Amino acid sequence: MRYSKLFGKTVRNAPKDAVLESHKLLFRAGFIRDLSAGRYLLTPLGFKVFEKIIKIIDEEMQTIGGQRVSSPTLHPLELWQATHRDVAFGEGLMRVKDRRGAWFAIGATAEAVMTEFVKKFSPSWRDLPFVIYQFSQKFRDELRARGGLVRVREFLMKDSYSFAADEESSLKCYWDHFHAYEKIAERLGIKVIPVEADSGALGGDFCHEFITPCDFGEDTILTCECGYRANKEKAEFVRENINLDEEEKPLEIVSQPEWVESMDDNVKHYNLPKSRFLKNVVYKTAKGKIIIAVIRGDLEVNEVKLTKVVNEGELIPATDEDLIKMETKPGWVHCWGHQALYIGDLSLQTVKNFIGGQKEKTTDCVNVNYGRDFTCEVLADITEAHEGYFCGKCRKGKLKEIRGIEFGHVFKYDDFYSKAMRATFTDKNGKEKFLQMGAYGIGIERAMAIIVEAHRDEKGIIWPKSVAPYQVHLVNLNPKSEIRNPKLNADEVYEKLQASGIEVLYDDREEVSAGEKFVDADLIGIPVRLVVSERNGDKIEYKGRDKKESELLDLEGVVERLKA
RNA sequence: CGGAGCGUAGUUCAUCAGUAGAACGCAUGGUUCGGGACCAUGAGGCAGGAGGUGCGACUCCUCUCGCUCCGACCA
Repeated sequence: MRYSKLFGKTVRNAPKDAVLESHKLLFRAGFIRDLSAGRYLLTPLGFKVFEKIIKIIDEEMQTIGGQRVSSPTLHPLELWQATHRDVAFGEGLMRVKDRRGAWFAIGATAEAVMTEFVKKFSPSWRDLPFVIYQFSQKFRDELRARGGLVRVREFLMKDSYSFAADEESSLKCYWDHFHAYEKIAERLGIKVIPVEADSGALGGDFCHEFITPCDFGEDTILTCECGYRANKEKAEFVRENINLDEEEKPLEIVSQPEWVESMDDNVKHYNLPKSRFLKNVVYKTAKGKIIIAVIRGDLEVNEVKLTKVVNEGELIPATDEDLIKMETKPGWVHCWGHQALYIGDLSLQTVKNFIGGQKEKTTDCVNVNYGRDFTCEVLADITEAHEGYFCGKCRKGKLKEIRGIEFGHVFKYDDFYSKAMRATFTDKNGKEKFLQMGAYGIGIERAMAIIVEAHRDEKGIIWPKSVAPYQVHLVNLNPKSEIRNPKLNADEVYEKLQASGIEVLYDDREEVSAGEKFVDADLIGIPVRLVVSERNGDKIEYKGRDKKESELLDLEGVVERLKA
């Protein structure tokens, strides 16, 4: 490709709002432009990288026996409703209506569609297991797009789905994907840490995220020396006993000044640590049902964990108006007695003689004991894990926090979808059984951002060979006349390299200074730069983008080096 | 959804009540010619949109749309 004809060009300034380096560099180097929040245009350069990423993923999917298919973007909404995924996704799932008034979900993921797909062939045990996958545009109305290509509202996703007869072969599909994802990350030149995670709105019971460490990442994972690695939304930890050796004292209502409302007020008033107090956090479901999470005062409720326990779709923090409707107000919520679903955290069992739980104008309770004085409908792990807590697995090591970006996600569903959608196969004995499923996804745009985050310097991008838009960036410093460099014609070098099967970006621009060409080459980040100039005579200057030194080679030497 | 902020030339930003300016980019001519070079000339803007207050609005006010950041917070 001649640079002079390439659509898109480099610019000096990145958008003022860009925060992530990947965003700035991809913009400045002319790979992407934004169309609206979270929706990006890809230039020919950007699309080249895109295609290479797709090809690598495609190859690895083929290696584990995946079969590529295609499916529509608009899904009949009933397919989503069958598993209540429409509720779980909430506003994140976009919808449209056709002229007949039929509602469609705009594909945010495709489990239901693929399950429906498989049903149409009445599978037998002989057909199982199998993996089908696709690359398709996904639409998610994220609360907030961010970080350039890191979180977008519309993106290309490789999503695959496995269908198996039993747990064992379903697990094999799962681990096949697990290892394929590690291989893909390696080929893309990025480091990933597989962590246990929550399956969120997608449902299912078991999953791993592949996280790339990055200070600006939006995911937080917790790791332990024992090897335990989990997303913050999943991480299990040990709740230390606070005072279980203390004797249970009789429940007492004591006077308390009106100003004592927040946890900090309590600490100030009683001069006791936060862990001795009861804390209530109020949420509501989309339908308006009030959920009260009761937790030890020093801990924080994790909304994802809570959402999963409640299992009634998205939870919204209650507003002051909601509290007024409950005839209470901030700081005055009771641990019992409200018209609400009470969910307690396991930490309620680590303290004797809690303080709080029934704040009134000038009184509150002390010596409140879980089980004796109140109980919640459900007692579960709804606490957010933090650095420094003891690991839930080995119970010895302390958890450490790392920030990162989610590169891919693998889910095992068992019969979550197949049961709800009555997707069955016939076993050896002619009996109908539910298909065991798994689903696996990688976002292509995000992968591109992660690669750039990992491969760059102050001058620009340094593409790994495997995904570089071109293999070499040929710079002609004397384009105007062959007279200036009679010994070597850059146009001919360009032709010959291409004839050798090498992908070349050829900077043939006239009227552009050498400096500008070098700056552009560094910014664009093609792994090898070749310079043809008068100074180099009949030799070609060969320089790796990540190297400081260059060397002079003849054309054969260059081709040999590139083919190696 | 809440909070903060921003919408002026293709881009980054000035102007902050008196009829719009720079840099980069773009076009043309010339000089340069191995690390975003220089000179000259030129094209390009109903100041996001609607309404209001002023003799007068990019500037102040209201609404609206769009964009960015923070929070999603413990009651």
